[in-house]
Amino acid sequence: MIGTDEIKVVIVEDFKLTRVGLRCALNENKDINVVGESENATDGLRLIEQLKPQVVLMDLGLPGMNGIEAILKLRETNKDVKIIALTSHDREEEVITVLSAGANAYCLKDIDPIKLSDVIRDVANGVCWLDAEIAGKVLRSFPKQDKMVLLNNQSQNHNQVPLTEREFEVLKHLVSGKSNTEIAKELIVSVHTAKAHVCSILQKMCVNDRVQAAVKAVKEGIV
Amino acid sequence: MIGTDEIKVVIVEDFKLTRVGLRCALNENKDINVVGESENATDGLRLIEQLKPQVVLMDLGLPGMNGIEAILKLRETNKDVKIIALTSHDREEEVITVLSAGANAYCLKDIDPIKLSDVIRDVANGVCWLDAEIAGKVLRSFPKQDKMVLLNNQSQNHNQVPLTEREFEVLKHLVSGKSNTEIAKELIVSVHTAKAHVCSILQKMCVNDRVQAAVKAVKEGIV
DNA sequence: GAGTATATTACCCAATCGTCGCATTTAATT
DNA sequence: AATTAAATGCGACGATTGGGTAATATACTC
Repeated sequence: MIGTDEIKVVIVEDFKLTRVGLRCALNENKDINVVGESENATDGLRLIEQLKPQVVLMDLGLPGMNGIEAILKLRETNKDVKIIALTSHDREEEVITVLSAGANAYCLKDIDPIKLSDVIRDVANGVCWLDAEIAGKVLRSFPKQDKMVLLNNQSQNHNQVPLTEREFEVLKHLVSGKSNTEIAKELIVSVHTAKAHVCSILQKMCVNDRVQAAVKAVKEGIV
Repeated sequence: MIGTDEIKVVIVEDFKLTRVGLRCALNENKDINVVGESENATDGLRLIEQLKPQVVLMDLGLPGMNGIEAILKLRETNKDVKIIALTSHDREEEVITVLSAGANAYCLKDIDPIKLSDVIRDVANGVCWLDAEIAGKVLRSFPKQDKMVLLNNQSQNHNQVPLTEREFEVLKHLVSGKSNTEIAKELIVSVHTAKAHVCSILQKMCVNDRVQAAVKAVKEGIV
């Protein structure tokens, strides 16, 4: 389950003491390798581009460009690297913003180093991990719908969006703004085929045109 | 950091084989004690009330009352117990609904039992843990408007979109899937005007067509 | 082997879309 | 007073879209 390869980590953290502490603690693990460190976001971004780590430990309270800006900037060019936001107790309100910006996990700085190593392994594999102190806040942020709506959503999601794999591919291209011609080119089929798929997508999603389909797909996270 | 007390767990899962497998795997751990099992939600809820476990493993694909209903019902009376939603690959779309209902973690059934033990310990301490397969979906579901707010409040405005109020109105209708004709009717102007607005919206947003405009607007929370 | 589902291709047609140029009115700014 | 930006309107153009119907091929199920 857990990859056997070594996990490359870059640390972006302004306090030298914390930085050294993190590096020492993490390098105790054979499978975790701290390949780079930076005390500010600008250098950090450059380091990440050069070293291509699997995981970034990003302090949120950086001088100059702060952690959130750094995450946004990083995500503009790199969708794959996993970002663990590291912060102290006094910035817990930012959690939703940080996750929106593109972080994969959120830890408080007083986390047990051993636990942090586990989190790094999890996050490297794609897991989302949220510290206990703020997990409740995030979970409560999900729109509270009443029972009926929740149950309806569930049954609808199951029976009324049975897109085939091919249609799903087409939908993704559609959402990215491609025309039928472009979709056809992308999937190496004729325009007629692309149109046929779009047509059946519209019917299955119960919408009238591709704009509605795209919006619905984005809002419901189907893509 | 991690509590030294034994963690009491109740399993609610209809497949006997899976249930037994879970119990055996978890009871390998000295600190985890499977105190109860149930093959359906009704009995499961009763068990949880009696045994007061710290953690519940809740299968979502139960016969009769399903897992989501069970979670909702459980949360009516018990805010403290931690709920780990357990499911197979074919129900990944439910994840947001499940978290809204009150689950603390979301695992796929093919999780490594050792990993599951770790997750149980984490969740018992309040952590939110989401399987890699669905973490992306959840993280993407966070409203992107925070990004705009952030950029407005904090740093330089990147390529801000200076839409006029009228164009903004048109954009909202556009996102809701209306045609130019419908937009015109809605705003009580001619189709030509509506088209003119759409045209300038596309140019200002640097996109090629209304689908891209709609998707961009939704993703960035402009609407 | 028959039947069903999916993917693929094709054609026609009405409607819509995106762009361009041009024109008028109003409001705000200089 | 002159300029600018915004909102409104018109006509025309080619491109695109969505609907309908239908045929063929493949794959999977019963």
